[in-house]
Amino acid sequence: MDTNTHFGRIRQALEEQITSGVFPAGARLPAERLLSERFHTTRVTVRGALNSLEQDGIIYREDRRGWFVAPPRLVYNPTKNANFHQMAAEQGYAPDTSLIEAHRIPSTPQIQQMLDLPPLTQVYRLRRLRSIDRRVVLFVENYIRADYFPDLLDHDLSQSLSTLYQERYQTVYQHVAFQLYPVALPEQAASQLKVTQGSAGLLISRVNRDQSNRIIDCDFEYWRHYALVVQAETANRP
Amino acid sequence: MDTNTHFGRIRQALEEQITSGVFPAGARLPAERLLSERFHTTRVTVRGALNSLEQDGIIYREDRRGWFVAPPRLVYNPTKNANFHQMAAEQGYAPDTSLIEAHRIPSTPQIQQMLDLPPLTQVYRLRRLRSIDRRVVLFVENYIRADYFPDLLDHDLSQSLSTLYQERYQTVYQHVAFQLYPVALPEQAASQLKVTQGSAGLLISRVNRDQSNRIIDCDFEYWRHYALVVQAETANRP
DNA sequence: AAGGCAATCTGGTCTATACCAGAATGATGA
DNA sequence: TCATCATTCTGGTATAGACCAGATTGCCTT
Repeated sequence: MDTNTHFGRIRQALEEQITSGVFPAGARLPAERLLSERFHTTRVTVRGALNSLEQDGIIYREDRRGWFVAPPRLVYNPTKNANFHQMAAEQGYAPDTSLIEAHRIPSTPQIQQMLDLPPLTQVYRLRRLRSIDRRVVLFVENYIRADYFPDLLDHDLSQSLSTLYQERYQTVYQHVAFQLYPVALPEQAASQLKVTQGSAGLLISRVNRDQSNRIIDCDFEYWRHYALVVQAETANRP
Repeated sequence: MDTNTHFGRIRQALEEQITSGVFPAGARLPAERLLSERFHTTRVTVRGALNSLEQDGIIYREDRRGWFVAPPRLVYNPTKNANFHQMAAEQGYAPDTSLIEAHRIPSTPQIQQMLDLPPLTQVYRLRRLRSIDRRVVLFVENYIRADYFPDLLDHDLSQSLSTLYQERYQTVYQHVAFQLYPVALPEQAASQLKVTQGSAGLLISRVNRDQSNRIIDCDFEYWRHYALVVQAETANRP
């Protein structure tokens, strides 16, 4: 790290205090105003250093609440169809899902295309917020073919969908097509994740098929960018 | 987008001009000082809006050269072992690789672990810079088992490694384990990619095996975060 | 004990300005 | 013709304030 600039020195000092355990994972950093006094500089410069640490996934912010030390990243393996709860639990985290809304709505052109549906078809839309160790890390929208899952909305939707599919509908995820790309979080995702609109995130969209190779649902997962590392192991097909 | 703030209005105005084609892909935006005059604000605020657009992959910067409109993202599919040149060419880009350095060096503990090598083993280290349409998008370090590829350094290393392996050593990539995570670009990658140290990037590290399931090399790919979308389609294994 | 409200804390946005350092350019001299 | 160097352009870093708005807290009332 470049320690010739004020910026770099602040960054390094904070980084050392974090890795050395002065500020453990989850801890809150001193307020920006306090840091700027300590380092004999201004808030603008301190914020520059904090932003840089945030990009690196070392710290994260909660809108108007403060800066916190980021926990280790969750390992996300899209080739194992692990559900969120199972995945988090296996890695020693305490996962939680809260349902924001669940409706049966007319499908939009975008969703029709992704699910390969004709117009005027109904789908369920779920919006859910997921956390590990009480830290919100993921806002996810699911769009589900209504005709395949009658009365879906009557069940407990804060559990994993794959579990629900399996236990109530004899349906399992068998095949998934996914896309992943870095984005600035859009308004709704940002406010749900309690971060500033426009801050960095990872968008993972998936289209899921069942054991009969029917497309059953798709989702848009907005992750806090520091929250995960994507890992996969694949045999190549010649 | 929130248009109640100066920040938001500038962002939106620029975004419209870009999507409407006033500034086509690859074009350079007006200088920050000029923009701040046009929008009757200060450079600080303009930079806020530019940073936000950058996070979204809509524009990118080159250190002390200016801001440019980002081209469409390259689609990267890790499950098809496409090499960089083939992948870019298939999508209509003009790819290029320049070799920065190539040495035979003693392996480090980290590399020994990744390649499953005993200590005191030699590896080749390649550092290469890759561009599409003359825009630098990827800095990559390869670590290659020296014992499997005698005289590797005598060949043309600005081509794709997989082509070289296949034509000269009767070796093909058969299996790959990869990890992908958002990072702030470290010093060397940032300077090679001509971006500011600490700006957002994507690190993809891979461990590759050949047709006999031997680990043959690993690499660390530092991508400009706006440059790609990762896409894969996988059948799940129950 | 519970609810509501006001003070205070936090980061978010913004103005106005200054100087630094690398990149690009064009004139100049060998 | 070609290398060199000063000028000018660019973004990068920094100072020193200011006000806004959501989150938190604790007191005060009922």
